[in-house]
Amino acid sequence: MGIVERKEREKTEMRDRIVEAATLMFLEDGYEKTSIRNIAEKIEYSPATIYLYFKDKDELFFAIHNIGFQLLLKETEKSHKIKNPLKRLHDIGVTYIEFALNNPEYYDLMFIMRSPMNALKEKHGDEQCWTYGEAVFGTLVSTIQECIDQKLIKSKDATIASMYTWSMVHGLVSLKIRERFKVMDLPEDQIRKMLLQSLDEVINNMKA
Amino acid sequence: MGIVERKEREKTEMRDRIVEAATLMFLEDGYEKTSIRNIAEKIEYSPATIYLYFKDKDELFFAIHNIGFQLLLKETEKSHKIKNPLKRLHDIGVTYIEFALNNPEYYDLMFIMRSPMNALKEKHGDEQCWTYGEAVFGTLVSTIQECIDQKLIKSKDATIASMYTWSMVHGLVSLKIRERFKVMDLPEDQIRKMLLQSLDEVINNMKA
DNA sequence: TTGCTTTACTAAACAGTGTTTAGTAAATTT
DNA sequence: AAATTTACTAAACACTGTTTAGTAAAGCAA
Repeated sequence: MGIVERKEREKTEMRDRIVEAATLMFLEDGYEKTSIRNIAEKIEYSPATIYLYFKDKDELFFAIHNIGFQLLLKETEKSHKIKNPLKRLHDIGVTYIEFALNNPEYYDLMFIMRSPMNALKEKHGDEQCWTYGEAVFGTLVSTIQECIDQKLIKSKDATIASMYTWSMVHGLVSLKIRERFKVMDLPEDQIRKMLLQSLDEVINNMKA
Repeated sequence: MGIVERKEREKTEMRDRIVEAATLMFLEDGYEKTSIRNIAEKIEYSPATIYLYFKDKDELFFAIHNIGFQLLLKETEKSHKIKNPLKRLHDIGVTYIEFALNNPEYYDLMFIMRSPMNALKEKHGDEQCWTYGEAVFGTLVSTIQECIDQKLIKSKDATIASMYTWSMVHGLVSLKIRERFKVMDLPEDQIRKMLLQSLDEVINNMKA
């Protein structure tokens, strides 16, 4: 019986249509304006229908959050070809900063907003939910481990070093995205330069 | 005529009562649950009254945000007595991290949430609005400048170095507050230790 | 003291939000 | 053909920030 398979296909198709519409609205108008009602109107269904495919708004935004991680993972994978782990580390950093600056809405959802993390709370144990995030972080840890093995950096603990390199780039872009660099009273384009300059200097400081 | 003075006093008293009630609710129940209606009920006035003292919710939360900065400034001022600028830098970092971990709601409002920044947009030019933030950041910049002058760190640019040290500690605590360190799958108390350990290592890396 | 004006406040409405419930019409199975 | 399951929705619930129009009291001038 192909009916049950068609139904399944239709179910995922509908889910995807919702996520697609929500993503478009989110990227264009931001989180606040992307309401369940607006999404429903866009796909020409009633708001209640969305709740047949997603538990709540957080779960829907977790789906978008996940697509963001796929995009970031694809970007960081380009660094794989770089043999020198220190140069690769730098390249991952640049990729991360540029991803954040070019996709501020995605970045916000992935690393700043509370919404997708609320969804993650209930369904821990579910495979293929946090995997993309772990993959990106794993790339960072293994690259730093290579640096340690080759005695290229001072640090001895890859976890600690990963923690603060990630924190540093996240701090840079999140302060930018949430407009906290305004205290520094600098022009937009100079901030952008200084973010990359900061990355240079920190990695340089790490060198053995 | 003392009437106009009494009226002025009553006006600021009322404003303070609103901020006080809002702060208490915010710290206990979080931003989302601190609604204009709930605050109004707590102080036994109608919701519309709050709009006679604050332009909107953002402006009210900017007032709370400002109190947070006063608290942080008071904490960081304790580091002033430390003569060695590098040790002082480290102490400021520890203070910053501990402030964030002990007052996550305040920290969130001060450095992560959009709300207070929206309020800041309209009224630029207003004195005594962003001053506390500038004071805290100024302390960091001048401490780092001292480190450069005394050739204690490799960096030559105090602005850049301030940018990435701030970003690093902000990154650490904001990833913690917004629950992104869950990818690392580590127990709560160990995360806390690693935040301070990260600070140690980064400052060590900065040494000339 | 009376009359006018300003001040301080509020009830009610406006326009939205996420979410749930009860009910319907069509598709599918028996 | 009847029974059941599926997919969907109208309407309601309980909220949210904010505005408008109106009221009662306080302050001031004649």
